[in-house]
Amino acid sequence: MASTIYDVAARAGVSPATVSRVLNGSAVSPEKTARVRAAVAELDFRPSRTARTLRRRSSEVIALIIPDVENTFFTALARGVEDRAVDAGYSVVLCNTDENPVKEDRYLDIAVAEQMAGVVLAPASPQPDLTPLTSRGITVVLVDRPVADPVVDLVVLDNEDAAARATQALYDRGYRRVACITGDPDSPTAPLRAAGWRRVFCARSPEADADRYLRHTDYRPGGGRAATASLMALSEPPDAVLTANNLLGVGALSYLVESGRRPPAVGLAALGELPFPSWGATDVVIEPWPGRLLGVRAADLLLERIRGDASDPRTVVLRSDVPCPPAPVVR
Amino acid sequence: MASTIYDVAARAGVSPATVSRVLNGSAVSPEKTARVRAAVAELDFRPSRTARTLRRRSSEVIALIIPDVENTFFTALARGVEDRAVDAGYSVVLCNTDENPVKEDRYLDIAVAEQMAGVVLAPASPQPDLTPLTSRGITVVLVDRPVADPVVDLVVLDNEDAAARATQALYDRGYRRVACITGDPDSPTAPLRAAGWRRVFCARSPEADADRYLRHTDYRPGGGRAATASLMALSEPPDAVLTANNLLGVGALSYLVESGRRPPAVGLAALGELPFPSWGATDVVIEPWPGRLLGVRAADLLLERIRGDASDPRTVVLRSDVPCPPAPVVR
DNA sequence: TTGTAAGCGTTATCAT
DNA sequence: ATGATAACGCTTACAA
Repeated sequence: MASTIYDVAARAGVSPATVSRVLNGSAVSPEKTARVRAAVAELDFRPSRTARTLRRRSSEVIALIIPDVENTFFTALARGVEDRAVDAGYSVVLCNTDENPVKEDRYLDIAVAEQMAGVVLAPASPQPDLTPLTSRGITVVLVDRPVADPVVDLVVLDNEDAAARATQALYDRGYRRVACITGDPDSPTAPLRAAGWRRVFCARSPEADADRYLRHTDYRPGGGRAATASLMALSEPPDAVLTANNLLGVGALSYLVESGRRPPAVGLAALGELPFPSWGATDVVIEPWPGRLLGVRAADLLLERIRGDASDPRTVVLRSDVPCPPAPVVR
Repeated sequence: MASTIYDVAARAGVSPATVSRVLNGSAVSPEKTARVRAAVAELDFRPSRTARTLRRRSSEVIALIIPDVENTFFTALARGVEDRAVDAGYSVVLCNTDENPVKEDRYLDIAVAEQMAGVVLAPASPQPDLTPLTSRGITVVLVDRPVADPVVDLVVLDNEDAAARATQALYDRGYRRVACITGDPDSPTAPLRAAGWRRVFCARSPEADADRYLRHTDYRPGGGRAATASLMALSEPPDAVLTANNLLGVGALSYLVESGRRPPAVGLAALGELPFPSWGATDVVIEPWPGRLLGVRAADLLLERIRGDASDPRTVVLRSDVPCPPAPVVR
């Protein structure tokens, strides 16, 4: 059933090379082109990408490896990558590591074994080993999470700036003391977000001790809830809270609502959209956290590299408030 | 940099065939096996899956094509498929169609071109054309959405039964008139769910006209909200509502809460977990909607077929209340 | 412009 | 148990 370019060639009365040329857009006479196309249609011929990959030593597939498919930030990122990659003729496969470095390694191995053209990696590991990929010519771009000494391109949001702006927004609404709940100190982003908050806090609440108004916890609702409770139990509690990601915001909101301090009674700002529905929250300051933008930029960078750009590794820091190119319409 | 089995063979002082045998677990003498393994390690050799796929005419990759990566039901399904497939030595790539038949077709094409071992498809199209796959020996299993005349295996949940049970649960809690909000009539599942509801409604509220208490809308929160409002505006409004999926439940809940009829004042049941957090809802009857189970069963079926089972296509209808095998621990 | 033929890196057949 | 060798289906020099 499965036909090859030899079958097509025979049917069209040309050589296999000519069939290949038609398929790949090289110069072939109109009449032979037509004969080949007809034969392709009659046989319902689909070229084997496997053979092409073997011969070309690189496939047209890009792996996007993310830690959590259920997080809307990463699915938005996936959309961004996919839109750009598909436009450029690549397909994207999505791999979910579940924040597990073992699974991450497995997917990196697969990328090598399948000779993929490139990998966009939102690392679960603090220092992923990329040499098996780079030494084999597989382009890698890191996204979302800064790593210490990236040997490849890196695209991140400006964590510090975003946190500072969200904090500022709360002060601008008239709150006097804005606390901060951020991620674990060993997470790559938590200290950056805390630093942005601290800068504004020290300027606007110079009388207070910043460390008393800062909490570290895991980036999940439970942590946000507990940290909010602990902040509200202070002798001089804050009158507003910045949560350094969306899930922390959910936890903080749940505590505030249940303890009768629903915003704006106590101010709340979050980095990233809260999952729908969040107790019908309207008075929460949302700092956009544009996953799609990140994906688009990462894909663009990856494609440039694949096309041969060999300049030094770049680190791109995106501000979270710039607009993102729209999604293309499919066909 | 990239080495081949010839390099390994030379280094180990054996033939390429022997290297291949070691890699694939055929019988090779212990000493040669050791030499080959050593050479593999020294060269950091990774066999080319591309070449293997070309030679074997089938890869070890399974495509999972779903309409919405942002829906937790489908991500749960993905987990189920992945767990089983990875156990069996396959990798899974996730493809998101966005409910768009054009994108669906594109991914089906890719599955052919990459000679994938199999496809698990949750169809966006009412009648996906599978012949390009089946005619080339690519196994396909459909999941979640029944299609009219499946020529391949199909795994679905028992929509009617689940709706009936959830409705029953509301009556058992003492409600007297349970309305139903389901999906668009042309969706493959909405009429089934409505039928389950109707069976119980007619038995328990024989005095009422079922059609007055049934609403069709799209499976999204906005639709659920509007439909709930319309039901509550009836001269004899229902005292409870069954929503035929989780997002309709969110919409219904938002309307009830805001109009001061938060459950249990008005009863509410939903098929599937409500997205977290849903206004701290506790008094909502949740009928489980086990995506992971569906994925596990679909993958098992697919793997059986790939291993050569050629019996007639089967349709498996799963009850939504049976337990699901647990997720494996990674390594 | 077109055809011939040599790979790409495996696996599998057939000897030995 | 091991080795030589012919595919697998395509791309691409190189020739014509």
